[in-house]
Amino acid sequence: MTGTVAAPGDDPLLLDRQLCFPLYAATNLLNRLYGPVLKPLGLTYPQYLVMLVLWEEEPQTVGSLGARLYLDSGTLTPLLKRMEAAGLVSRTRDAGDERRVLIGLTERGRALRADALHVPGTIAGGRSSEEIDALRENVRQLVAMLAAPGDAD
Amino acid sequence: MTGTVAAPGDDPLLLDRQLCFPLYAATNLLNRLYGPVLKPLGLTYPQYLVMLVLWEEEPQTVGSLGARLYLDSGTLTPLLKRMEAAGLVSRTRDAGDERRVLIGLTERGRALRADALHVPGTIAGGRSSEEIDALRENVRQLVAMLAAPGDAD
DNA sequence: AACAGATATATTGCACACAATATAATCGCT
DNA sequence: AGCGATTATATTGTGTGCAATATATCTGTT
Repeated sequence: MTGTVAAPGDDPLLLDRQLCFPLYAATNLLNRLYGPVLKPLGLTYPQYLVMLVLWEEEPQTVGSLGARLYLDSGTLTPLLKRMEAAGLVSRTRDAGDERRVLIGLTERGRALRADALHVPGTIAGGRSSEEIDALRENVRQLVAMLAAPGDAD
Repeated sequence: MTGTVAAPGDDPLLLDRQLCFPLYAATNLLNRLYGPVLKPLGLTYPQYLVMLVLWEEEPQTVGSLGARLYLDSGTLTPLLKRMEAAGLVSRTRDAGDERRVLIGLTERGRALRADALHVPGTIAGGRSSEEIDALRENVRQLVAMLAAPGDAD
């Protein structure tokens, strides 16, 4: 008497009841938003994130970049090779531990920082910083939730 | 006296100051979380989203699926062809408007719903529903922000 | 009826993202 | 010193995502 499959209020499979769909949609929109802003810099969004990490500290291993960005070598290795080909980073084996690859910035990579300074402001547009701070904090909580081990054991 | 490039409190390029990085990281973690749960069903996460939409209403055009999921034909066409090859959906030209392609469910696609009922609970694990509701609402606000036209004009 | 513009989907090319696996170097234990 | 286990990165294969473009169909106007 309530419908084909379940009472609407109880149906766990409604798109609008999913926790993760808004997250998924927001990230796709995000990429579309950053794309045109980063294109003049010759960066994609994940490449921009790598640059942010390297502008903070350099050099770093592939593994430490991955730990910071939650990415593994399967994603980072080809990405870093493209950035090396673009002349933004250097990749050299660590002489002290030949398993490691040290990622450093080239002069061009360091200089690009000045061109990137406007990016956060451009993306934020005219939004209030309180609103942005609140949203950031909430999304960060979600990251902590999803990153927690023993999630769905 | 404050650092190489900017006073830490003012630097807009610190990774931890980015609004969008937690979102990006959360979505990657999300995919890793859903992957093993959906694999027994033969679905990827975006394919699961398509199924959620079709289980609500069917058939739908490629365009209406895309409007709901914020995806375009460049993403959906190959995805739907894979789902057709897997025997989950049907793709037929709309007789009334030959530009359109109607996506419907096969019997197997309809039957899969029963196997998917446990997915939301499995993903949620033991989390409180209040916490999840709050996070969902906040992420939805962010979607609205990012989807707003004239964002960074 | 014809035609310009709009609409709906498909195709191409590029760049992620991840699971699974492979390879090479280092470490720990004896 | 030798050797199995661990660690760090690379490779392979599949599946998205998106911009740009192409193709086919439809709509409104004349």
